[in-house]
Amino acid sequence: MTESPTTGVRRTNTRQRLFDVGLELFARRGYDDVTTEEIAAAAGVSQRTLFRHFASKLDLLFADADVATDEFTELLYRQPPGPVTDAVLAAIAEQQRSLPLDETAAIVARIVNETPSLEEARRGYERRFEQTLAEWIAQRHAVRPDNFDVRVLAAVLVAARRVCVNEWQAATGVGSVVPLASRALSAIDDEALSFSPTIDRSAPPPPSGRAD
Amino acid sequence: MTESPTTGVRRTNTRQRLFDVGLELFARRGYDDVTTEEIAAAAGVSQRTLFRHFASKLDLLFADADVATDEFTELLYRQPPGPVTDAVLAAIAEQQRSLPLDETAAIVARIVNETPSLEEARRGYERRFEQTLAEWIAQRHAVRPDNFDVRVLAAVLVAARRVCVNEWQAATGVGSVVPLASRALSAIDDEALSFSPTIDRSAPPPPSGRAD
DNA sequence: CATATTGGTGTCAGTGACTGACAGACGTCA
DNA sequence: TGACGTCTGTCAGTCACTGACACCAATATG
Repeated sequence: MTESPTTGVRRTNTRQRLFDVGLELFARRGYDDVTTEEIAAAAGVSQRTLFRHFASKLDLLFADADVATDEFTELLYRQPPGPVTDAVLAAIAEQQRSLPLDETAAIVARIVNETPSLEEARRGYERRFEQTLAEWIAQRHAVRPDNFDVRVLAAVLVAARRVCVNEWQAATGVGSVVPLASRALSAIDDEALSFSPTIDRSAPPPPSGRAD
Repeated sequence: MTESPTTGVRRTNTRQRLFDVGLELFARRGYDDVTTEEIAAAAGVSQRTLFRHFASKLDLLFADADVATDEFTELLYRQPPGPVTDAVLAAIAEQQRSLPLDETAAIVARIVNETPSLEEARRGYERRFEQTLAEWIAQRHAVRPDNFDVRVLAAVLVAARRVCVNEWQAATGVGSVVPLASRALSAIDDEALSFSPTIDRSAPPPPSGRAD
């Protein structure tokens, strides 16, 4: 999931430096007004090297969010059995405890919120998270991840979480996300879903998972 | 919302021709393998003209979806009072009736589904729809569109709708979306939300709506 | 100790989306 | 006819991103 420090001390350093420098420039002058060449130069490397560490300019900005997502997923898998929404809420609460005030995340959030195109891009990045969540839900209910109900629930949970985090960060991160999340999740009734094989499909396609 | 045919016969023609040609090329060779210059040339105009009609290559692909979204919004506003989920389901059903088989939408769906980056981009495009939905919900409940509960509900509804449409289109558009939507919406309990002023905000900022 | 291998890097040339500026073509209307 | 607005082409430019090749340092191997 993350990087394996096989030999790479330099690698990690360069990557981290690029991230730090990039974030600072974005924060100061706005995402759109900073070129990848500038970031690379400020980090003392070539532009080509930047793109060896990050697949895109967006990837650089969201590198940290990706890590947080992985962490959140781990917390989910550690939750005891019970309703999905309860487990999600518990995981949110635990993550909040582990990083009560994440400077970096707050900066990224501010940058994203002041650039509409980034708000859109973030939604695109949610796709991976949604897939991960679907796998987790599917395991809990012992069904396949491409089950319709599973995908609905995953999509809906991710959307609700986004709004909560947004609201929380818009309030400059004061207080806790947990009350917000609790309120938002109350609108989601995962026990109303049956998680039985999708309707309109009398015969599920034998062992071939549809590509998503 | 849409375009006003002030003088534009040429304008509309060119735009439509660009869209048709573009879609055909995308369908045949894939979104990424078609350049905007090719589309323009195939439509008999310059690349610059293409970008005068469409803000981006993505905009060209999603031009039709945008229209469908506007139409859907209109249907929503015509629904009788009652739970939000009921109104959404009714609007989905009505739209399905009005365009039981939309060739163009099906082609776009196929193009999007075979290009992962487009699936992400589509989520970005949902932002506008979500905002529209939030305004509609806010009006129904006589609260402000930036109300937390409103935004949660809007986000969750848009997410659920996406999964339904995806599932429906993945089944090559057979049958109706309505059963899927009905099932998905059963997981959303909008009456669990109070729509009272957001918690953690004792004093709402007087008349200045926060930019979203 | 010499040599092969590997990983991080720089350089360079290129593609493709998108933009600003300017000018020409065309229709409309006074 | 002439002013005006709209649609358009051309051209030069920016910027994200990529492939190919070479370089250098550290490590492994003889």
